[in-house]
Amino acid sequence: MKPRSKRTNSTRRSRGDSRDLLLAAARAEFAARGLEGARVDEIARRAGVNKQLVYHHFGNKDDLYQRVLESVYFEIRQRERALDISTLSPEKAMQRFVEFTFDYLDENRDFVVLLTDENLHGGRHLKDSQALQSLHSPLISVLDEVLKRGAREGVFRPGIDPRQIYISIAALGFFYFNNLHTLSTIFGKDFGAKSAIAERRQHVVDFVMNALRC
Amino acid sequence: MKPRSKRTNSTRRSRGDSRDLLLAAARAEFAARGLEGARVDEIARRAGVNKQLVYHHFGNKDDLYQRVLESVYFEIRQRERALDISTLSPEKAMQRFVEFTFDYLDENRDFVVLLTDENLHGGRHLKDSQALQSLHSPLISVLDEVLKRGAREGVFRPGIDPRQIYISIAALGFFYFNNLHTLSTIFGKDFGAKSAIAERRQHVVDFVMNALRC
Amino acid sequence: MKPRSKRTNSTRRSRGDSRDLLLAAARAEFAARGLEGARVDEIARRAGVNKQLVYHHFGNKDDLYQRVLESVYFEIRQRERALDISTLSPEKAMQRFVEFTFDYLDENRDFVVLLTDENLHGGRHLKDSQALQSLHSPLISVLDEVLKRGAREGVFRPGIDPRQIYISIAALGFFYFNNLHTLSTIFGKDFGAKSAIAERRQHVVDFVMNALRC
Amino acid sequence: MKPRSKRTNSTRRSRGDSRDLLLAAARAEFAARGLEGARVDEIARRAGVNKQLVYHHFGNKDDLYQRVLESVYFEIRQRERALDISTLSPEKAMQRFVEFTFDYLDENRDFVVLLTDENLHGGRHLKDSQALQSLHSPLISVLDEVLKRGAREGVFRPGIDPRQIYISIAALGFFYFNNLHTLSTIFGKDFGAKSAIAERRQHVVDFVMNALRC
DNA sequence: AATGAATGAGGGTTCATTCAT
DNA sequence: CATGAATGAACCCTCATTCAT
Repeated sequence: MKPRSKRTNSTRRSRGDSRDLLLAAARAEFAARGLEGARVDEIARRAGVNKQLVYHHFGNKDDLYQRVLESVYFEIRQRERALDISTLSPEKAMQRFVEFTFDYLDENRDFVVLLTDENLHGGRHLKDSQALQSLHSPLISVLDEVLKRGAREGVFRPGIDPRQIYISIAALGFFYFNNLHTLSTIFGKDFGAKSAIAERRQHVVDFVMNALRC
Repeated sequence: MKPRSKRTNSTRRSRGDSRDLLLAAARAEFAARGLEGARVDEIARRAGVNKQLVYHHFGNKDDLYQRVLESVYFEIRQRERALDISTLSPEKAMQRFVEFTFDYLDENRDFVVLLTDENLHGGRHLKDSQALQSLHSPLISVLDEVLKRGAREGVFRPGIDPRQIYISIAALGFFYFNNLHTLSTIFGKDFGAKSAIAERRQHVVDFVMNALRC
Repeated sequence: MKPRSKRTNSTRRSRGDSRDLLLAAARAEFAARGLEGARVDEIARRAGVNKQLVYHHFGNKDDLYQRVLESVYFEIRQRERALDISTLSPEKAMQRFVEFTFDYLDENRDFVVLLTDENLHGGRHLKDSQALQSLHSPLISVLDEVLKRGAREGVFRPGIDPRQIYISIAALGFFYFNNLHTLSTIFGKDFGAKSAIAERRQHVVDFVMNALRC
Repeated sequence: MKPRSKRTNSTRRSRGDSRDLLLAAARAEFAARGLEGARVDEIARRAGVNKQLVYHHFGNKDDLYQRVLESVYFEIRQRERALDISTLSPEKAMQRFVEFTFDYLDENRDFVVLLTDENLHGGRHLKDSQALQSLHSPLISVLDEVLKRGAREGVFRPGIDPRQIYISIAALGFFYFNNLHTLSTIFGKDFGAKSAIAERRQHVVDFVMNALRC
């Protein structure tokens, strides 16, 4: 009857496509409005598919949220794996890592928001995800090695816990991007501006490197 | 106990009481569930008053949220004002400030959550609050003075921006408490434990002091 | 304590004043929003008095509505009584009456709205008002006399029911003012404009006079 | 009876049914209680469907109201179109039109109430309805033609504005039915009775015809 | 007479989810 | 795989009215 509904082979969506569309749409929507604020209708609309497909593919909103979380984590781990700093000098290696972390957060604000939102909800989706349970950062051991090498070479202080450093380096960028709005309001300065971000980046690099050096 | 609560024969609450009860209840509820997740019913229940009083006293949920935000900000600014570090040596002063910040965040997880949630909403309540617009931290100028004194005395690096330092010091604690759940899950360690917090505190103090020293 | 609350004799409101203020405010509010749409808070605000006074003076919203209705009816009856047409020739008398009715409705849109609203509610306030039950229009008998005189003099058709005429004359203006919005929209012309009202007035006068004449 | 209502094995209503049920129920409820007084719950109950379907099909209460208004207007326009008076003599034609208008209002009190209520709200739904903006009455031009023909034939006065006549004819019935309650109370007579309506009908026909004739 | 606090009873609306096809 | 209809459970908010002073 409706001629439009008779799809040709070319226009027919290949299997699995709608799932990916939904995942991307959900990521955007959850990042924009949080778990509670996000609307299933809106996710479907963004993906350009029927709402029921959300339930078909993901069961429910919560599980979809978990899948989104997994995908952003996978992504950063992949990027971390691609970061090869073990061949650099300890100082160059650390500087590279600090810059990488800062830039990644800058370019992936979605990740920042989603992670924050997940913590607001007690981190239960992460805890429930078997896929993520074992997805350790490959960089902890690399960091450990670099820090030890730096200590041996006398450029870094000895006895630094790589996990604490990892957390601190993340913190210096994460907090900044996460609290951009309130910081800008309180200090009366647009911290979201390109130049302000560059300034912050330089500060973070200096701050960390100074803290590490003997 | 509270002299104000001395009730007359009637069961009537003295004026203003219910407003304060609601504000405290709202703070707890918003911290526990965020702006969207919080339930006006639940806030009234926690305060032990009729739900409609929320609207009588605060107009609506959003305005109540703003009032809560204002109250937590007032509180930290008051605490900051009470912190007298200008008489200490630069090193002692900075260490005291780092410890104060970390401990304050530890003891006031509500503040951490509320601030994060506010940023998730674009910081609009803060922006709309005239009361908060002008509530600058009194510590920026104190920090500036301490850093300059330290530089003059040759113990601190010169040219450090007090705002960047302020943000970094806050970040090192804030991020930790804010992401307690996911960090614990990812690293397979309970970062919420007393001992873990103490460890983190020591790390932060060392980290900052090392970064500042020449 | 509050010096402002100590009123001097001159600023103290004389007794009964607030009642009249409320009545006038209620009339305006009911005319603007109807019985359901009107807000007790708003009525008090318009009158510049405390809301509780509404209940003090009038018992409840419905009774206040009834008082308003009574007052507008009293007013029109008083105006009708002041209209002296019995000394005029039949034709002049009728023309004068038609003009009076049209102009009164034009100048008292409140009356039009309130009467319409009351009918939407089944006219129960009117029915319940003992004050209004016996407030017949003084003009019916005058009209009757004029029509009979006109018939005797051979200028008006005989046997016209004065009540039907009364209703028809009211209808020709009432409907116009009452349906001003929809008529203007449907006909694409602003029937609320001064000139349009003048046109209508002329039409109504001609229409009625032609209908009455032999 | 209704072929469309032929149900399949399931208890499911065929598509579009519930929408029509809601529209009919809404018309009745709005006519009975006005826009503000009408209850969405009650509309759903009358239609025998879930309340949320109102929002599914119509968006909100206001839009539903607009749809109802459109449907009653469509209906009367359809009836007007079906009224063929252009073949009759001018006098017969006008009498037929007056009777038609009076009878239509008598039989469709809903229409009277809804139109009145809409005007109480400033006619905004009508103004906002694109569907109604262009739904002119087909009778204005017919009336114009009949009046001119009558004038040419010497039976009607010349120069009568068809729109004013249209309004007047509507007014004579509309006001009567709209103010049935207060008129009955004031005059102490049941104007809603069959016989009273018949009397009024006769009066209106005579009144209009006399006004038109030379 | 006058006031601010307090309350009960809804009212419109939203939204995740399921149904039936 | 895809769709529109349908629903239950809340949720925020309003408002007439009463209380206590």
